[in-house]
Amino acid sequence: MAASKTKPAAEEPNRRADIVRAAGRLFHEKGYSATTIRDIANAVGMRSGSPFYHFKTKHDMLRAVVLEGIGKIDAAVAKAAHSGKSPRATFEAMLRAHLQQLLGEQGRDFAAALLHESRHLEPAELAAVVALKDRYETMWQKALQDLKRAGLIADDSQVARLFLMGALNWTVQWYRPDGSRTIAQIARQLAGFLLGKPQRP
Amino acid sequence: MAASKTKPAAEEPNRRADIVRAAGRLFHEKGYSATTIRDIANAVGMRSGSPFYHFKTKHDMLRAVVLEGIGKIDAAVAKAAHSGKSPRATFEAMLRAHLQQLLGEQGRDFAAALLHESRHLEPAELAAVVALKDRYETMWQKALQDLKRAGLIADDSQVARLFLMGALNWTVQWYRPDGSRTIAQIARQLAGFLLGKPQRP
DNA sequence: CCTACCGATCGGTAGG
DNA sequence: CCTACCGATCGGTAGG
Repeated sequence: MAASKTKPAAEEPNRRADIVRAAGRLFHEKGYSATTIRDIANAVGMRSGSPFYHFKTKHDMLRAVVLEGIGKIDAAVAKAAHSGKSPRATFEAMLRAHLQQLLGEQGRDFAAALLHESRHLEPAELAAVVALKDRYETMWQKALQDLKRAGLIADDSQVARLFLMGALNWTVQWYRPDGSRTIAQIARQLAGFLLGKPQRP
Repeated sequence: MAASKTKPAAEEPNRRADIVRAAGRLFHEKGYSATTIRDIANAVGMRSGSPFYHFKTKHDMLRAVVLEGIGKIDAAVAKAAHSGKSPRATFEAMLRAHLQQLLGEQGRDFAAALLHESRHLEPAELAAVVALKDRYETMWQKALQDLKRAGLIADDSQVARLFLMGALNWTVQWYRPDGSRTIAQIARQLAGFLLGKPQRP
């Protein structure tokens, strides 16, 4: 990961990470194809040729952004999945974790790029991302199984999981940070929408 | 294909419509920014400058594609909404109509471009599209109201509608025409997922 | 990480 | 709708 040559004391600005962050934001806002190297360089205060000191190609930047996106989501949801709560509480915690990455300031650009720009990766890169995505979605499939076993849901099929992923990922299209609903509220409402109101709060 | 100049009797090929169709397919496959005028010209058997005889700019092509997309979906779902069946049957017919436009050969490119490329429109064009989209989604809000009145669903809020739109529109990401599920089956399964199994088939 | 640059390609146009 | 073309911009590189 780190490409430092001389190891500076403590406050070394990590320029590579800066580029990934700026690229993520721009890929999210304008799309991969409409974002230029000059846009990215500009955003981090470099000249147009300099990002290539950190990345060989524009595609490599996209790959870094997308991998960062799926890594963050996977870690956050995996943690929620193993919190040892009831099936319903675990599920709601997973919803919250996913939405937090998708909509929160920390991860939204990476997540949005993952969802909408992955297709611009080259086939081999895309295959690697798809493999990670499949592993991620397996976590959700298991969560649905647990809910069904607990009698909280009737359908735990793969298509049901895809409906769920749709409801979740579509929030990117309409959520506004300054809107009237918090991320936690949205997670709770989705849980209620899918499972009905909890019997005992 | 045919490049006739003189006006043929009845079978005049509508070149403008050809361009819109080709543009829709390419915008869907590669995205707006990654699609070139030369791609589009090529797809309809023209030279690179000729599409500009039919459209002033590339943006105008995108606008035509997106308007075609929302026009088709709106018409199809409006027809299903007024079929005079029971709330549940009407709702399922609306799901089917929406998915048919989204996933079927006739409309998928237009619909996908509408969902994913609209943001490349200029502000004024985008505002017009958003207005049409709002009108469209109002139909769904009413459908949810009817379902709630009929006791088939607990939550008919705006967020519930957005969850529904997410589940629907996300199908674009995973549906395969040669897969094991038909469009009608997906519509039925989504109805069951949201409303539970019907009491009397 | 900058300067200076290159070949390729892009959206669009003039004139027929 | 084609031919011929243009200015702008793009991803990327050489050499420091």
